[in-house]
Order: sequence, then structure tokens, then C-alpha cells
Amino acid sequence: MPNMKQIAKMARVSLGTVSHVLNNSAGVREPVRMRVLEAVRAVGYRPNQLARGLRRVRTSMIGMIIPDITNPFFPAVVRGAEDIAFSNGYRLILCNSDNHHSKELAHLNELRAYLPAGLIVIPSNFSDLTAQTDVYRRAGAGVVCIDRLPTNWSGDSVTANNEQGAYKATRYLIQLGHTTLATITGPLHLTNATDRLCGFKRALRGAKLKLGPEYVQEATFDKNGGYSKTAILLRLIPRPTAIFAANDMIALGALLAIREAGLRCPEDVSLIGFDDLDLGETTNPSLSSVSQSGYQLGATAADILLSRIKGDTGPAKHIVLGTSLTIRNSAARAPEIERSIFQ
Amino acid sequence: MPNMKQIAKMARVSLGTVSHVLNNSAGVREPVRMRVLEAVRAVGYRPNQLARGLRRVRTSMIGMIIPDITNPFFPAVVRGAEDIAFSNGYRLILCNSDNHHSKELAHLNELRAYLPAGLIVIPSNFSDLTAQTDVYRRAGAGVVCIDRLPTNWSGDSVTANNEQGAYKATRYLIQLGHTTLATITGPLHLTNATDRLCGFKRALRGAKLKLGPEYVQEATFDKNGGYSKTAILLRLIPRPTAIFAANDMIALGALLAIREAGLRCPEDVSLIGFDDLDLGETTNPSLSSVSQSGYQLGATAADILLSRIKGDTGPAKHIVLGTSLTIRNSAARAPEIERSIFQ
DNA sequence: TTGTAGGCGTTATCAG
DNA sequence: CTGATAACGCCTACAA
Repeated sequence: MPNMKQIAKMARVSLGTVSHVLNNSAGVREPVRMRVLEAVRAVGYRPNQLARGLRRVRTSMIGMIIPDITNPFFPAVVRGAEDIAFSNGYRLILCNSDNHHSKELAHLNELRAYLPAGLIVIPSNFSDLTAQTDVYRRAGAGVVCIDRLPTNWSGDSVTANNEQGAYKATRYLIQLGHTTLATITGPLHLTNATDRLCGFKRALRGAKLKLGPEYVQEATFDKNGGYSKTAILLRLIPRPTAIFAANDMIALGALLAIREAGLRCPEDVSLIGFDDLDLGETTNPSLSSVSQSGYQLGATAADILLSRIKGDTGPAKHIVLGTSLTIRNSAARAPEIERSIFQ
Repeated sequence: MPNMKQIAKMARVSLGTVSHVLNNSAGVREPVRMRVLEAVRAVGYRPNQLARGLRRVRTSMIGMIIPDITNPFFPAVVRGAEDIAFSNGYRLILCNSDNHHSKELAHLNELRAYLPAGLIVIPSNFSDLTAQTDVYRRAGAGVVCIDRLPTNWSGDSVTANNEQGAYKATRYLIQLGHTTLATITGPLHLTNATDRLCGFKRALRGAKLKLGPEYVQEATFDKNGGYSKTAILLRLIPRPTAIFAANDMIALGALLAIREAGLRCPEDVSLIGFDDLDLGETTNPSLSSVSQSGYQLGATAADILLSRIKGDTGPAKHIVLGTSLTIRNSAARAPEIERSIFQ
């Protein structure tokens, strides 16, 4: 690996001059500048990022901590962040927390040793991000929290408008004539789960519909969670004719449970998910879902982080991205009986 | 950020001693050792990875270059690699090449500046990895190539047994009574695509079945590719009664095309994919597919890389992972007519 | 067994 | 505008 000294010798200038042309840190005479650039090109020289980082006390790396890249919603988020980071000369160090706060903490601690310019994190369950990233903020590194927020988070954040998305979905179900609704929420210590529940409830209130607490089931954000809670919901009397699932994985499990109970979706039970994952297009029936852009989530977070890195010290930004309803075939008009009896 | 000097002062020893206990590079008396460790714990000291890397001319980072994290097969690969890397103290720098060799090259060049201990790469289309990673190998960094191999690759590699997987799938279709088969391959400059085609052909030869070249369609590894090529296949006379798709995304497109042609899967056309993605469980009909473990692919690559980093200088390893057939509902016995006419 | 000092490749400060 | 020179934090001969 060539280094600055060699470039300096080739260009017959001093070490300092090379540094100056590389960083535009001083006006260097054009002919000299060209000589240096020529040498750089000739040997394919690249500044050693370790030496640079050591000296500047900051690298061009961004730590990204997510629960699990294997969860179908997160790859797009990572991709969005990587695209923006890459095109600005930053690289992503990817870490999986498995939704476990102790693993998240381990990553947080070990990442510090690389002096990253900043962090983008989707907090784990029971994350104590606010306290744990204090070291970073004190060191001048930005921390952007996305998708869901830990309690007391007051730093930069990017989230989808979960409340609004859930509201849209629920209102759509109501407009289809459903009056006995149910929802399967995510873990309610996660803000995105509670926000979606709020949206669901607001739509119900708006339609003056009431429902007992047993029609709200809390589950993990996965297929199993959706499956087991749906089984419970389908045994209730009156049986719900429409279910709002807090994400598509839950909806997938719900679909399975509906089928196993000998019922049909959407004829007997309508279903709407959240996230609008690709797999929703190919299920049977295809899944109606609240659409949010994971890519945008990641890209926006990277944008904010870069602005912080460039020196923006303004107040915390809280970006909330819009959602839209993708209508496919998993929700239909309420069964006749329901409509005639209750309306 | 505390540094070694502070630890040395706290433990009342010299800087060198601290380094020795941290690296076990010299026998340090137990009481002194304890004093140092105590100080380390007290302030949460972590060796600065940049300084360490600069000095050692090698970091604990592994560069991972993949086509696109958004492709549903790759997250598992990344996860497998990350798990093994993490538990050995290594971190992953993730890069997306978008299957473009120039972007791959850019990543290759820029990653060098971080002095990664090694590289794990899924080569892009028309990759010239062999030449481009020469610098790395000369610098003593390992490079492991996975999933598909560029031409002339002679270094470490981990791939699935694509030929065998395709053979199993095709033989299964033949055993179901199909005699007019077709396949949609991936881009044939990719080794995994050609290997799968070879397996398909071997099974045909084994059953003494012949088929014209128009029954082999080359497509990109995605839904669109599968859709358009299936449309072509379905217009052939005699129409194929079974299609082996080189991956699940292609199969998904095929499913769509079959449905649009007014045909039923599997009654009119049987279908088998490759990769066994999660989404295959929820399609209608659910997708039979050749199963390969992306996680294992990534984890094995990381294992090999770590052994190289630890000094293994043995001959290149070529690990080939097994495949299995996951049977669901997209393939059925050949239609009666076909069986009676041709058998 | 412990301590000392040089240098890894940069950047930044400060003379000239 | 250009060129020495001193850190940055760590590792490793080598000396004690």
C-alpha cells in the first residue's frame, strides 16, 4: 500500500503539501497540485482511513444496529441507509441485536473503539438507548433512532406515521361494513406497536364502535404471534369479521389460523396487515396492507446523520414519514348476517 | 475515551505492561495483571481499533460485498457471516454492488483503505474478482467467494451444490410422469445458473428425454424474468407440463404467468423453484423448491476466512453445501393426456 | 518480568 | 504558499 511519503517523493514536494492538496486545506499552486494529483493517480493511492481516523478522532464509518437483517422489513432500511452513506463516502458497519438490549449494548460499546462518525439504530426491546449513547453524543457523534423509539428518546428520529396508517386501515374495514373488529398488536412496549393500536382505536371511536379488551391481542411481531392470537380471536363470541394485524408477519400467521379454523379470508374474516412486504402480493388471498417505505426510513436517517456530521447542531429532528393503504384481496365487505343484524 | 496511558497510570505500571496483559504477549505477574485488568474494567477501557489496526497493518473488520441486501436470499447469508464474525470479535462492513462490476470494483478499492482482515464476496455479474482481489491476497488478507464463482476463481469458495439440487428437482418432476419439461435458467454467465442447468439436463438424459432448445429459457433472477419467459414457454407446442425455475423469484413470476394464461398450477403446469425462500410457503399454491441454506453459506465463508486470518495457509478450500427438496403443492402428477400419449 | 522508545500514516500547527 | 514536526493510541523489539 502506497503512502503519503511516497506520493510526496514522486511529486517532489513535502508530506504536508500532499496532505494539503488531498484535503484542500491550503491553496497549493496549480502546477504543484497537478504533480501531486498525477502521482496519486499513477499509483492508485488512497489515504489510509485508520491513520486518518486516528488523527481526526473520527472515521467515515457509520454503525448501524438493527434487530435482525433476516426480518423482511429491515433489508430495505439498511439499503436506504447504505446508499446515502456510500454516495457520501461513508461505510456501514452492520450489527444485529436480535432485539436483545444486552446484545445491543455490547455492539454499542464495541463500536466505539472504531470511532464511527455516527450511529443509526432501530432500538431493541427494552432498549436503554438514551443512556447508552450518551458517550457517543458527548464525543460529537450523531445518533439517529428509527422505526421505533425507546422511552425518553429526545434525539433525532425517523419513524413512519404508525398511528395514521393504522387509522386508515381500520377506517377502511369499517367502511366495508365491519362492526366487530379485532386487532393483533405488536409488543406494546414498542412505540410503533402502541401507535398502531392508537390509530386502530381512534378509527373505532370515530365510528362509535365499542369493543371489549379481549378483541385486542398483543403478540410478537412474527408469524407465530399472529397465528396463536388469531386462534384466540376466532373463538370469541361474537366472532370478529375483520382483523387489523400490526404487521404483515402477524397477518401471515393470521391467514394460516383462519384457514385452519375452516374459515375463509376474506369471505368470513377480512384481514389487513402493515408494512406492505413483497410477500403480501403472493399470498392467497393477496394481502391488503398499510404501506411504509423502509428504504425511505433508512435513507432519511442517513441524511440527518450526515447533516449532523457536517456540523448541523440544530434542535433534534423528528421526521415522520407518511403511509398509504395498499388494497389487495384480503379484506372484503362484511358478511350479510353481520350487516343485517348490526346495522 | 480512555487510553492505555491512563490505564497504565491507574494501575501504576508502564504502558508496555498494559499492552502485554491485554495481548498476553509476555508473562506478567499475577498481582500486576489483576491491577491492570481492574483498571480496565473500572473505566470500561477498550483498545482503540484504529491505532491497533494502524500498528498491526490489519483490523478486525471483514468487508462483505453482495449484490443487493434487498434480494430475499441474501439477508440470511449476511446474517450467517455476521454471527460467526461477531462471536470472534470481527465486524462486518456491508457493501451492495447492485450486481455491477464497476460498483464492486469501487468497493474493493475503497475498502482497502480500512485494512480489513478479509473479504467475503458474492461476485457481481462479469466480476473480475480474481484480478481485483490480488492486492488483498498479496497483503495477506483472505478472500472467500460465495454463492457463485467468477471465471478463473481459484481461491477459497463456498457454494451450494447447484447441479445436484437441480437434478433432484428435475428427477422429481420426471417421477411425477412429466415428459415435456422446460426450465427457466438464470443469467448463464453466472456459475450457479449454469450448474443448475447442468443438473436439469443430466436428469433429462437419465430419463432418456429430449427437448428442443426453445424449452430452455434464460432469464434474470427475478420475477419479471420468470414472468416473461414463462409466457413464451406456455405458447410452445407441445406445451410443457412442468417447469423448473432456477430460483424462487423466477418461479413467482412463472406462477403469475401461468395464472394469466388461464392455466392452473399444478393441475396444468407443475412448477419447482430453487432457494426455498420463506415466501414459498405462502404462495398459492405453495411452492415446491430446492432448499439451500443461505445462513450456512455465510457462516461457512466466515469460518474459512477466520481460519485464514489465524494463519492457515493450506490450499484453497472449495466447500460445497448440500441441498434438499422441499415438497409443497406446486408440482403434481402430469395431466392424464400427457401420460397416456407419451408413456 | 517489567519498562522504554520508535514508528505505523495522517493531519494540524507553525515557521519560513 | 510550502515544508518541518509533533501528536493520535497502540504494539513490539530491545534494554534493564
